[in-house]
Amino acid sequence: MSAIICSVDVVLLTLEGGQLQVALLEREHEPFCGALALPGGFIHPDEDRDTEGAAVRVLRDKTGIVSPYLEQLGTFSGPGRDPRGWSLAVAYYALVPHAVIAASGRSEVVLRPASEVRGLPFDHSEIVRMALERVQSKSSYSSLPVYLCGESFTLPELQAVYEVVLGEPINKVSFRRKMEELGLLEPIEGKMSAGKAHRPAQLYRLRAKFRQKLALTDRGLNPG
Amino acid sequence: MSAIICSVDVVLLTLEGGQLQVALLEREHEPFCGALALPGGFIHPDEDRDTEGAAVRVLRDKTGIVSPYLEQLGTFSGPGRDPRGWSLAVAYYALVPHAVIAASGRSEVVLRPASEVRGLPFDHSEIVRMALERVQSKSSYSSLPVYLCGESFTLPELQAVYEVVLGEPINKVSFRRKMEELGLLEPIEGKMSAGKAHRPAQLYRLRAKFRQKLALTDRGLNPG
DNA sequence: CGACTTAGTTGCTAAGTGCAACTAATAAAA
DNA sequence: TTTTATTAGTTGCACTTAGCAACTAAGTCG
Repeated sequence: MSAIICSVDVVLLTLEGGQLQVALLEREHEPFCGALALPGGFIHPDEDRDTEGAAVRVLRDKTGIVSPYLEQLGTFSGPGRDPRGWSLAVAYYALVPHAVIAASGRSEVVLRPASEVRGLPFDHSEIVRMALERVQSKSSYSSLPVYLCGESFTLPELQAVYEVVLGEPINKVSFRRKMEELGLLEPIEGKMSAGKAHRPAQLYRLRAKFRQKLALTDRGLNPG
Repeated sequence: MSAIICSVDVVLLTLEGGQLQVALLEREHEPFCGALALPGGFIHPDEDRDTEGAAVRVLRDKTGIVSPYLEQLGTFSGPGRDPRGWSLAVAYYALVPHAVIAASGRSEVVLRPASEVRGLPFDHSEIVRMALERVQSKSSYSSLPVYLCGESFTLPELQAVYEVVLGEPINKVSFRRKMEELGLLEPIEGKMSAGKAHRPAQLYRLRAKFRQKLALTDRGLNPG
């Protein structure tokens, strides 16, 4: 019985240029040296408390980012996905505001429109596709897209984020009602102003109890 | 870097005695020899096309059952869950009618109320808990519970299954409306009669296009 | 100061969900 | 044979929720 190659891969998503983008890195080793791929790496049993720990470590080491939202996507396996042999990769996905990636100062990180990536090594293209599907699906009934915004944001901004993720326009009052009843947001006293030539909007932030918390379960942040 | 122990575990659920039951087996080897645990086993890279293939094999070999519904639940890992060392288990869950288990003829298979299992070896108790959560969550917007029924069933029977899984009563007309609009079921010409002292109910079955098919994706069987 | 633009609210309409009361069909009891 | 009990299935109505359009509010710019 030959050994199984165990690794983790992370689909780091962000919003830029009006679309969801996935963070890719040029591979520094064989196989597929030089190709763009998801940040990933072997599990280190000596170091990692579990696969999520491995994902956190890999993401931090390769991109300098610690994402407040990180959730297991699924496990991909088989003899064909890695030329080195039968392999198993536990995939995670993370959502961060674009500013976090910019602030990481890692110029190696390359962003590509997530819905258009093709031809990635291993089965990374499929992993990205599945992450997109998951994000879209969860966004339709949860507050997931909040993690794509920064610390504070206005409701119209947040609505625009939802519309990009879901790929369809949302009714303004329905959106406000839904956000109201979910009760995840709290208004901040300051207002939006910065150079906009019109009425400023109320700033909101995620309530403390929902902030800074890794997704502990599948349904982590979905109240109700 | 020590090797990682890679295995699969299957949460096989069925309905009996008015509640969801999980299939357990007495372990034949150390660790935890003699204890009741989920059917599970090592991944065989020579034999398995992927972890799902491993789960199908393990379930077939240990219980004699091939479940039409089998979906990946998640991956559990860490240094502490198996006394032999850092381990990783890809968990799957399956739903079958009770008759399938009875017909398998494997008397080793023990059923226990799924919501009450405690103290299983490894982290199997948590895996069961998570499977229950997933089944409950998916049942609220999909046709999952159909797999707990046999080939054919009446709507009142199916409704009772939903009520057990969801743990709450469902309005009769709402349920019928929902089933209607999902369009997964087709009526069979025969009727329910067998000894019941009242009006017989229409028999239904899952439409051919939804039958006999493994869950290929996370959203496998959820139209809409 | 008035035009323009975006934020946020109000009121109506349409659609969906749940309840209760009805009819339908069968077997057992009278 | 008629009545009764019991469950299957339908119909109509009330209530709740989602979406649309038109309104008011608050800022900048010319």
